[in-house]
Amino acid sequence: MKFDYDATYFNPTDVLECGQIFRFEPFREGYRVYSADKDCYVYTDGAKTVVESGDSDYFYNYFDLARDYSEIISHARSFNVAALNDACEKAKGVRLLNQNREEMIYSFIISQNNNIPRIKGIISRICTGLGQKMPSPFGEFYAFPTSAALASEEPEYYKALGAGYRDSFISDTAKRIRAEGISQLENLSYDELKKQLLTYRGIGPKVADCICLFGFGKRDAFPVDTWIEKLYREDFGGELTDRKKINTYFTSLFGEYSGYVQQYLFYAKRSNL
DNA sequence: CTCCAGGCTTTAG
DNA sequence: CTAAAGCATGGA
Repeated sequence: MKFDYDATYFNPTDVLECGQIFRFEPFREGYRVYSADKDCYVYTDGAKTVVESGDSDYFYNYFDLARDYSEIISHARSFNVAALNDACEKAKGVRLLNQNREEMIYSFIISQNNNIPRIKGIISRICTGLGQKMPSPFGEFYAFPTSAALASEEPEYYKALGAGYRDSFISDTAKRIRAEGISQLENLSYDELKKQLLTYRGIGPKVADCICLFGFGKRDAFPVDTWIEKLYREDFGGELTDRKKINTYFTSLFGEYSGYVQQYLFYAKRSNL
């Protein structure tokens, strides 16, 4: 029900504020974190980070605790890129979460051309409206809705929750997943999975990369958004403007470490660490 | 007022 | 194929 871990490469603030998750909030001495229909309480004293939950196996995997992040940091430093070395130093407490697949699909559809505080609000209202109420030692909460629940509402519902023009993207995708499931998306390579995700209305290259990276563990994905574009220009001296080419530039440079590197860079840049 | 936010779909050329 | 318009919303 409770386990602790060396805090050097597991800092709750870094993990939660780096932009990969939209459902968490300050709680007691740390944070309350929600994933699908589960929740946990995570906090640190600076030396050890503690996770308390009713499902330790789930959150052990969720926080990617089987992976050695000291190896990832040292590999990232081996690229000898100044901006990346700087990001590694400031953001070394980041870990890549293994999140719920369907939750990632809807969350990142909502994220497009949007800002993180507003994304959080929209997702929170969707959970309250359509999610199942769950008991927890830390207090009741609402689960992320199933695709069936999401498919039961029309675009107007999501519009009313502030989703804007993404309203039909949510309901269309929910209806498709309710009908098809997502099992056909499992056990695919990154390239194959991305190709499949691009067939959903509302999922483009960047959103697909985020879903691959955060929902399906495809660490060779490198999402390129407005912050990465800015960083590419300012810190890598890049001249390309086409996001697809910028994506290729980074993935061919960082290979299997692309996803980790992307998070270190994104977090350090966006949070101005 | 304009500009921007973890961009995408649609339409025009 | 690439380029650009249009898109909801809210904060700076």
